[in-house]
Amino acid sequence: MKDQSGKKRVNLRDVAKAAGVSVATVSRVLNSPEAVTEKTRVRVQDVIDQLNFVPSAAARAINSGRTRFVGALVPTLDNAIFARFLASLERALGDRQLSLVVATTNSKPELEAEKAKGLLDIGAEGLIISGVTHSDEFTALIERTRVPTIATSYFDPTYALPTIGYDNAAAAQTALRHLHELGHRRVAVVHGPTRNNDRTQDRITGLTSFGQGMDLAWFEAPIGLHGGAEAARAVFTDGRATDAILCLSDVLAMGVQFGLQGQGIKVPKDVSLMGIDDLPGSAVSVPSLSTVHLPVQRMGEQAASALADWVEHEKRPENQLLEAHLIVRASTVPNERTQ
Amino acid sequence: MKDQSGKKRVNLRDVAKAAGVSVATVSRVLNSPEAVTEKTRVRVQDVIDQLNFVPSAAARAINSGRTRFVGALVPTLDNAIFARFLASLERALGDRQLSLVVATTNSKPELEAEKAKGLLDIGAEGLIISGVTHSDEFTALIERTRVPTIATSYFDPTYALPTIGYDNAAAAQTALRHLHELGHRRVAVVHGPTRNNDRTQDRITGLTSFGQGMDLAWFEAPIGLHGGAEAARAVFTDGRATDAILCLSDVLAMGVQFGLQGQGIKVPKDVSLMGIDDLPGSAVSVPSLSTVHLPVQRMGEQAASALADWVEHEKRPENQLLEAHLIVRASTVPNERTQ
DNA sequence: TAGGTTGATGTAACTAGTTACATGTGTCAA
DNA sequence: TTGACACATGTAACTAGTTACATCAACCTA
Repeated sequence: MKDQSGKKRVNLRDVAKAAGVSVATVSRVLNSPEAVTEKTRVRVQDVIDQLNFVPSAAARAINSGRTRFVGALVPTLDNAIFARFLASLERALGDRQLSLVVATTNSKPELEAEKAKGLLDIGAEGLIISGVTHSDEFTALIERTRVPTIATSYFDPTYALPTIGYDNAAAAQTALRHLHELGHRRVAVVHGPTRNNDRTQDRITGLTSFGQGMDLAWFEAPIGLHGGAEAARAVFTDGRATDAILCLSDVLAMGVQFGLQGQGIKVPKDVSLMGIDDLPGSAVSVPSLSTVHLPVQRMGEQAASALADWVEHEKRPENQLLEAHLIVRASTVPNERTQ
Repeated sequence: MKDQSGKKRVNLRDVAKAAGVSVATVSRVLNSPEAVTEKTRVRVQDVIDQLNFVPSAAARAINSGRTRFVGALVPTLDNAIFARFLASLERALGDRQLSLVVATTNSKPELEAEKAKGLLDIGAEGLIISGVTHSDEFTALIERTRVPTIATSYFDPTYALPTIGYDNAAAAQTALRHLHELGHRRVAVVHGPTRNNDRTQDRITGLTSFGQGMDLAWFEAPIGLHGGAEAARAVFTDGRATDAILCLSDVLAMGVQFGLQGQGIKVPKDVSLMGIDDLPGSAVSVPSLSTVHLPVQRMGEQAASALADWVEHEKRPENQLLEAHLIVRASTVPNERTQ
């Protein structure tokens, strides 16, 4: 009781029969046409066109052992930083004839394990994941299946899987150092959810250790312009004096900027503002946003070529540390008070 | 000369042999464990775990005829509107046990055809595309393979494929009508590239026909904050008086806002500003942005369920018109001059 | 105790391709 | 004319699963 609908799709045997040749010849017409006489090739091709024959990807895959696609698990698509990363990843994978299956995890470890299972079930040859904190179930799955998997947005050579990314603690410190050098001591830090997010956790840890002797106040907000705007209100409603606001992502910083604008607080006159990410829009906002550039495009390219090599030549990639660097724009100025 | 590496992956026959059962029993343990005795199930499962057996997705697919994934072709991931659409699409497909392969076309028809071919080659069961303007090569491919394909972000019941989307001309007119009702007559229209983009073309056509008697000036800019900011400069450098700026996407509008801010031009006091899209951030910007809400989330859900039905039950979906509606916020005010 | 029913398991034929090897044909040189 | 060789094509065995059908044992009933 296979296909109720009667007319099953035409296969290579149907074509062979209709063209009066063997299955091997049809296969050759498809894969090495130069090995077939002009005459038969044309005849077979005609039949293929007539019958609308489309070779089955699955049957091909079963022979080659290749499905030619990999999966990427990202927390969300709603943050431009991931969208940019995926865009770059997709392009670079495409150059290597690999397609990209996207799955979002909403930063939920159980969802991640489930989606990863789904990706492997449909035949993903490799995985790209974010960070190094994952559920036991997920870790066990990767170990058991031994599927090539690269952790990104994070650098940690001691991790069980290869990591390709930046040092989040250092990136955050770079930002805070900049503020410190400008004379800012009382800094409000606006960050996204820390739960299940080791990138954010690392940035916070980095700030905590660098910020000894500084006056850091912490504000958690959902990532997005809205979260940033809310946080801007929170920063100034508790009455505490603030020299600068450091946002652990550019989207939050832009949201904060809007929030401040709504309160009539001027950047950078009244308060300096920094982000981390360096989204393309950050150079355009008014005032333009000082930030720390995270090389997500290069990360996408590196991850793509590393994963492709691993998948195709069983070459486990090296860990790669990508440099994040400071970008000084108009949103940060020296602290007048301490001049 | 198949697998040079020697140790080929373990398959179901290996497991059967090691467990001392038949292949059918192993298959049953995997797919209908209730049909197998507790004792043999445990034994087989043990062997599976021991040997790290992972069933081949391709072999499964060859039998079921299902690969359980579909492809989406979008112009870019760098515009939040597509990222949001894909996020919603991915979630809704996931509910139906389908995965999503993402391919970006950069609005290049040749790339679209090539990527579509790639998606079908790896076994995509269906496709989601943007708009109704496509290369002949692409159209021929869809026709030949008869792969379920839905065109989105566009509504046109006369199109060869089912369309699920909004009326782009009407959406643009909704925006312009709002400006007109506020007394604005001299309107600068900032739009993205029209080449190979029927959504933008339709919006422009809609504006042209509605805007008879109004004074419309056209500015093309690459989509993004940067493009918007540049356009804002262009609008006011040619010396022409302008009551309002209508941007055919919210990202452009936000960019325009930054551009105006840089020139010291105030929204909405000096000029009214509108977008189209209704991105989540548009409500947060200062001033908050009047716009036309495009229901991309619902579009994702509808497209997902329609495509799933088509793929699974060969039920070709109906065309669906999704309503776009006006959102009035702070960036548009009545024209003082005409009061 | 024979016959029927149920439930678990095995055998082998499927799915749709690729490909090693066998075969056949034609050309050319000896 | 015959053998050598190249080249095109065919046969059948692979790839790794699923599943219809056959088999067999255990249990229950008559």
